[in-house]
Amino acid sequence: MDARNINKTQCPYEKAIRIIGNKWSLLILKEFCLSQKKIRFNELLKALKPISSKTLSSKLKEMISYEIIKKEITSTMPVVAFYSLTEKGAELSKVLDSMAEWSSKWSK
Amino acid sequence: MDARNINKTQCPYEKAIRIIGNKWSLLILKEFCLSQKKIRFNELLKALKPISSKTLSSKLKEMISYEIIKKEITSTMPVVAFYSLTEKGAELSKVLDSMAEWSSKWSK
DNA sequence: CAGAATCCAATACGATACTG
DNA sequence: CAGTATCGTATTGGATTCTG
Repeated sequence: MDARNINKTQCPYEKAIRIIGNKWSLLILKEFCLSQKKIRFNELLKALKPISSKTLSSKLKEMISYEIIKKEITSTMPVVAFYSLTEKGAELSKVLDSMAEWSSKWSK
Repeated sequence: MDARNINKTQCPYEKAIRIIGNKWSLLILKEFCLSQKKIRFNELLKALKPISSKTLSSKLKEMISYEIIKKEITSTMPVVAFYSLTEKGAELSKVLDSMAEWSSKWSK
């Protein structure tokens, strides 16, 4: 049920669940959907606290490999990097929004 | 970021992510959304293979505590139990469907 | 600044066996 | 049938330190 087996299912539900069906991917996605702009590594680190740099780093790589997020390096000395949603990633805002709508409706 | 801290955030995105933002909850939900009927424990076990009975059992309890799923026992000798979505849980089909729609569109 | 490396703790999860 | 109990493994992820 890990990433390497992602192509073993044809079910679109399972595919999506395997890609974004975990806490950190969804929380990272939420930051991008709400801010609607490019975000730097350390900004994400703060916004998502208590995430560790190790977790953030590996999650971003994973999401880049799924082409949900893209990375741009705008300077190398010092290093300045920006992360943002791809078109594919931006369309996940529908998923996030329906989640938020649901919990708004049902939270007591 | 665990279930006990669920009330520490007002953000509806985070609330929803904490409740359903994990692999098994979403996969269990998928089974109910697609079948649209009451399902028995052992049926879920087969459908969700390779889930273990321990994991399924604890996930179902968790989802019942969130009032996403309800349980009915229709006989006690032998024990016959059925699980199904509550109204609150049924409304998560929108989330699942938008996930499936997304992955259908973007899978190569 | 943006990460990688290392180490360690916590949790999730599966296999198997057992029970009312 | 519908679980629970126990055990062991695997994965997740935090804290800290370090680097180009």
